[in-house]
Amino acid sequence: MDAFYASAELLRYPQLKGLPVIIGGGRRAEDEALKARYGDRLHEIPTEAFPQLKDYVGRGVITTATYPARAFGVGSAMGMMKAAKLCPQAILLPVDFARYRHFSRQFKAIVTAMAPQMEDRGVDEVYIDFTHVEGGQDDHGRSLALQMQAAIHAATGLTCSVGVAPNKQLAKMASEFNKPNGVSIVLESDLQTMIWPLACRKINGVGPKADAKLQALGIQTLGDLAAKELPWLVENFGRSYGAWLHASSWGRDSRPVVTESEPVSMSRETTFDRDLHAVRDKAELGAIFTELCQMVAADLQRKGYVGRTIGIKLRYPDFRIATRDHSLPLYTQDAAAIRHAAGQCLKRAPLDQRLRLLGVRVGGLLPLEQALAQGLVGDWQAMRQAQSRLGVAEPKADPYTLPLFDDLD
DNA sequence: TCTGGGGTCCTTAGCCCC
DNA sequence: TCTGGGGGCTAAGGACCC
Repeated sequence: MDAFYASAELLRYPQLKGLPVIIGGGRRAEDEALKARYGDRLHEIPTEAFPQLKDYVGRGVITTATYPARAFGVGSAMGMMKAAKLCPQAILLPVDFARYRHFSRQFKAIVTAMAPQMEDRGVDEVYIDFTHVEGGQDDHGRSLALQMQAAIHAATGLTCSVGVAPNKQLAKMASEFNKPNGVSIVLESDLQTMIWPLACRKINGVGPKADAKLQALGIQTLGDLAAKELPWLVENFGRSYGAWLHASSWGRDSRPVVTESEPVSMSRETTFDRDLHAVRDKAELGAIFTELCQMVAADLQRKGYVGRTIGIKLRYPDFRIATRDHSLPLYTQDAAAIRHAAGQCLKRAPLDQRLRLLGVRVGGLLPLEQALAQGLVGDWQAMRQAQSRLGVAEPKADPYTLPLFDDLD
């Protein structure tokens, strides 16, 4: 469901249909003010009352854009400031994840009602196994795909594009053929005519790095890739990735549709309005750090998970990233325990430069009940009380890794 | 005034242990 | 005793995706 967010916003503000609209940024205030002023008559808000991209100040990127906006050359992941130059008159709407999650749930409920074998790939994307669905093979799946589109549109007002193919890799490529509201069928026999002319970048799993390397080796299309021998690809891309590239170019993908999965990690991160210095902005950083830990802890508690690998992520002004992590002997979802372990990680990270972003992650997740049943959850509060009672001091940080945000410990 | 946030998976390297 | 695999685990980085 490409441009899912944009479609959802156009349902709320139909007067913006046909106009360039950008979803992104973080400024909710203007949006809330408009909603407060017009109440439930949002469709009556005059277009000139909406904030415009040229008035945006900040460091955000575009989440999505309507097709009229894309005509100006703006699109997902582009910096807002750059987009403002290309299309200053574009109307700017804030991201409203709660609204998109609502539509996402509706969309997935309709899909699973019609075809229970569904793999969740994010808010606006799923893989569906048509194999055992009644009528799923009629007209190579087109009939069922059209029924699903109609049902989704009737319930949500949203459009979506569908690709039907023998496997997930081909289906993903097929879904791109007919946006935003089409159905495309790709059969095994269509490989040479429909898949091989495509750029390698169209494979789900070939990003900018792999694409640049492929191009440097003279490989532009999937046909070029398919023409290469497997040993040559393995030599140039490694055993795993080389073999995967070869299989993908030949339309081979044996991954099943996975209907259930457990999360592996949860994280919270934030890019600062301005780059912060570990010494000069220590108080501010410390407060943000603690808040990130509290947010991750709240996420874990709300979703019923504990984790034992606590990590931090730093991004410097030059966009280099440093991560540090530490595995605890027992699992936790306690904000103070996370804050403490993350603080220890921070002491091992280079803090001689300003920071652009700070993040906190908890990995090695286990469902809380499972960890409790196995006696793997640490009583962090009791441990802290014991430590303070016994007067156990934290080890002093060495002066070369200072400064730290430890004022809040 | 470039470049978000929340994820997954893979690779490499060091270490321990068998 | 020495050497040579491994497998498992942790840590760090990186590519990629929505």
